[in-house]
Amino acid sequence: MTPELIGIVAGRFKALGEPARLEILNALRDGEMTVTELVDETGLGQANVSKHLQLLHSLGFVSRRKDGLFVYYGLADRDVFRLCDIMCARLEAETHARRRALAGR
Amino acid sequence: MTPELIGIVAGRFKALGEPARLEILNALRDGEMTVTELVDETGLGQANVSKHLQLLHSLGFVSRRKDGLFVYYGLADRDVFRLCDIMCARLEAETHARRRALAGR
DNA sequence: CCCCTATATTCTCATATAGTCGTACAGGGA
DNA sequence: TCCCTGTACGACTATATGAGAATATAGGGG
Repeated sequence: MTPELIGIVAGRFKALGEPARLEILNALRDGEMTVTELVDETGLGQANVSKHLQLLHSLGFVSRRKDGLFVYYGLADRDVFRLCDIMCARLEAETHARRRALAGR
Repeated sequence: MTPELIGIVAGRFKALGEPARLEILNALRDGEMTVTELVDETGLGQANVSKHLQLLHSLGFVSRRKDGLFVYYGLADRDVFRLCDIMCARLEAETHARRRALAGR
C-alpha cells in the first residue's frame, strides 16, 4: 500500500467515522429519502444533513437523484453494511472475551 | 442500529480514518514490531506513534506484548485488511466507471 | 411575474485531535 | 549503585471540521 492509497482509504474511513453520517446511511437502509425526510428522521439540522450528503456522495457512498424541487438520496451499494458488520462482529468478540475474563476472575 | 451502537462503530471507523494509523497497521502486516521500529518504518515521531498505538490497542486493533525494555505490537487480526479490501474494491469500481465515462465522451 | 418551498452554500464559532517537546518511568547493563 | 535506552505521558499549538445561522439558488404554483 502506497502512502497515497493509504491516504485515500483513510479518507473513506474518516467519512464513516462520524456518527451523524452513519445515522444518515442507516436511515437510507430502507430506500431513498429526500433531504427534508432525512432531517426529520435524524433530528440533524438541514444545512448539516446537506453537507454530510455532499461528502457521502462525493465519495460514492450515496446516490443522488433530482426530481423537481426534491433530491432523493439513496445508498449507492451495500458495502457500508458489510463494513459495519465486520465492526459489529469485532464488538461481539470483544464483549465475549470480556465476559470470559469476568467469569474467570 | 441504536444511536449508541452507531457511535461506537463510528469511533472504530474514525480510528482507521487517519493515515498515520493505517500506515502503522500496514507496517505491522508482516509481523510484530517495537515502537522504535515503527518510528523508523513510518517516519513519525516516537510520542506520536506511541499515542496512536494506545488508541489502536484500546480499540482492539493491535496486540501488545512487553519483553524487557521493548514493547512488541502486532495486528490483533486480519479484519483491518478485509475492511481495506472493501474500500479498495470500491475505488477500483469508481475508477472503472470514470474510465467508461471518459471513453464515451 | 412574484412567492413559496427544498436544497445548497458561505460564514463563523466551538471543539477535537494530530503533532511535537519535554519529561517521567521502567528495565537492563556496567 | 548509577547510567542508558525504550516507552509512555502531560502540556501546548496548530489545524481540521462539525454544527448552526444567514443567505443564495433552483424549481414549481399562483
